[in-house]
Amino acid sequence: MTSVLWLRRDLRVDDHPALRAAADEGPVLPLFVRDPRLAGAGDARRRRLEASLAAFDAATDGALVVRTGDPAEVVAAIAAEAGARSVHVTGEFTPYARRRDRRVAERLRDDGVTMAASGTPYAVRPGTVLNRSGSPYQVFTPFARAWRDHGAEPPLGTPRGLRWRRTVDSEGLDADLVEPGRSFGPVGEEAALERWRAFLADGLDEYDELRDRPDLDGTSRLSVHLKHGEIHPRTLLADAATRAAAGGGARIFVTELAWREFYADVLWHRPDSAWGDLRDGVAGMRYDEGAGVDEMVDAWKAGHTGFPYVDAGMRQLLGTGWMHNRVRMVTASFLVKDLHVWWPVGARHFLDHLVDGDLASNNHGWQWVAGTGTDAAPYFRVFNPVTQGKKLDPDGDYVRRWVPELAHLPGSAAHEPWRHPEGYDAGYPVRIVDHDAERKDALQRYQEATAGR
DNA sequence: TTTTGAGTTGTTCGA
DNA sequence: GTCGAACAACTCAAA
Repeated sequence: MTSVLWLRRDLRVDDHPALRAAADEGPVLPLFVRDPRLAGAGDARRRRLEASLAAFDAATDGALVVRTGDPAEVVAAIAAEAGARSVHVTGEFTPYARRRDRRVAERLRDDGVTMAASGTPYAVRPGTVLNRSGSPYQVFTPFARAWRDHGAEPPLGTPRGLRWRRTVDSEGLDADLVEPGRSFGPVGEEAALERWRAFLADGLDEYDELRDRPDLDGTSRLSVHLKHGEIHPRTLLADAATRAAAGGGARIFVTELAWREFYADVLWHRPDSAWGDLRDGVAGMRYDEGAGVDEMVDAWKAGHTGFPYVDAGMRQLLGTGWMHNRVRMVTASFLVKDLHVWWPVGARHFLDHLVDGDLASNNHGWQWVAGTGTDAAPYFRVFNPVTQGKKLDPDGDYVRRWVPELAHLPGSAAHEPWRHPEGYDAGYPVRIVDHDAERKDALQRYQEATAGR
């Protein structure tokens, strides 16, 4: 009997427990529901999703059914149209997804259809790594140790005798969104695997040395593939395990995967931490808001702060839907510590534009910067955008790539146009704040917020 | 139970 | 130019 595979963040065929479960019952009807509630504000983000859907559709010979609407109504309607008695999904763990899935399951139950969840987007299901007293870990390092010891299941492979069935109409894909400006790189399961193989051969061993350099191509660039489930971390861990045991780049890479799992775990235990402070240690912190600040936030978003490294990052985000991780930290620190803006404002902007934007990783990363998250940065740790730029983009290549107004400045001079007579000749904006002064202000505010605690 | 050591990612200042 | 200390206090994990 036909069953429905309701896809969300699992746009692949290989190593897919929910697809296996569906295929065990007979032909599979793959469905993606465009949920208006999740339509991000940014173009790149929506285009990347649409491209991923197109890739899945192509890989399954046009089997994918796409519909728009309230998932409860759409999934129920599709199940009825296809005469399916079961709907298979991969477990989801964000607060909205959990509510949504409960609601959809109830709606289906009313129709006599069962919804079955198999597998998760993680190597280890959120909520399963616990300390000896049965509580979740609050600190990364012990979590990562226990997570590593827990181990991941081996990859599953592609189901045998898989038959796709498209017996209902699809809205089809939005060609306007799929086509223009593929700035986000190759898309789909095959591309993800290709990228991973290339990184295994070429980048993994140097990952510990090169991953912090935004001017180089030292990261895996797998985040967006992981975001859409075009590849599963099980595969990455299985392939990297032997080399990770020996340390070096492979081990650091596995640690980065552990961060992804850790933040998903934290969000599972504390769904309120998606948009609210995980810790109340700086509750009462004085943040700025209103007209004057809005203008500066707009400058931050547009990449017109006058700080080359910050502006390069923000323009890379708008231009490609991606920003190097180290630059995410510095741009985030700038919004929170230099502009004194509440972290969710920045987290929202990132999620709207990042093609790899993941609620748990993004928002807990922001909380780390803001000092409200797990393993929060000490309050006195304020990134200096110029120092960071000169350290991690020593030749200024990254800045010149994204800030054409600074293209005429050689080497690391691009990081400090104010020190060069011709620095502003091409119309680069002057600095919107005095970093030293704002740093002191941020420390002052922190002390106020924590005084007497 | 108590104690102890440790905690992703930094910057500045003064010797 | 280099280097170490200071920048706080707190929570968590584990012995």
